[in-house]
Amino acid sequence: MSPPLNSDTSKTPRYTLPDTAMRRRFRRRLLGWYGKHARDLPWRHTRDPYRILVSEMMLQQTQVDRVLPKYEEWIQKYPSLKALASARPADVVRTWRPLGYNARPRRLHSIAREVMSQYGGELPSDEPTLRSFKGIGAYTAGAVQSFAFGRRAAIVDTNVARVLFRVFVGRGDRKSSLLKKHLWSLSAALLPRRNVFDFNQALMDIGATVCVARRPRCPDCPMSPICAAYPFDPDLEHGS
DNA sequence: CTCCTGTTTA
DNA sequence: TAAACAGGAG
Repeated sequence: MSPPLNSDTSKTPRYTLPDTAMRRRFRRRLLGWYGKHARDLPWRHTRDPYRILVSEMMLQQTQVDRVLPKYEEWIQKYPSLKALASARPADVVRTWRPLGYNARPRRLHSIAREVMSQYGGELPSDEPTLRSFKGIGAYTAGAVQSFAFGRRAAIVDTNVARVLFRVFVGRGDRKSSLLKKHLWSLSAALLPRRNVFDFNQALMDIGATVCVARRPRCPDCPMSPICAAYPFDPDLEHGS
């Protein structure tokens, strides 16, 4: 009996999905934590697809505290897709200031116009159509689907990627394309049937406030008992 | 997959 | 000033 020829010597991680018990523990811990520590953000009080889209496109590039006042101003000035669609491009870009990345307000504006002219003023809810808009990629499509339409859609942004990587992978290469695929699979596998909205918001929240990139606050983290990266050692997560 | 864009950080 | 970042485009 020779040893298995293909026994990888722990060099290549095998990306396996957690079983149902593990998924359940993760969800319970996450939602329990969220019940106590959720941040109160204005875009969590709406299911308006337009408002969700505005907040997500702003948050793609800018931290929450800078987005907050601009989001309010924006919604005042352009309360609906229709209002935005009829605005002049120069005004739209000016209103966006000083958030920067001016391609994004232009894309948001063109989405508004396209939705008015091609989709009867209603933002579509299906993935392929959402992704057909310039400015909506995998992350934003998932966010809009789950936050605005309550669909069971996964999200992976950098916060979520970091959390899932640490809890379920723990160490190794942070930027292989296989890993990225795996994180999307994980995010989808973990999604509860109900509470999709809260679950996805909670995932991002814990990554933004506890499981942060540098000096994660493991003592405050509900995941530490089940976390593959605990106790945290920064040297164990790196590229290549 | 590589490249792109402004912004932020080393 | 170079490199990292973050999500998207091609």
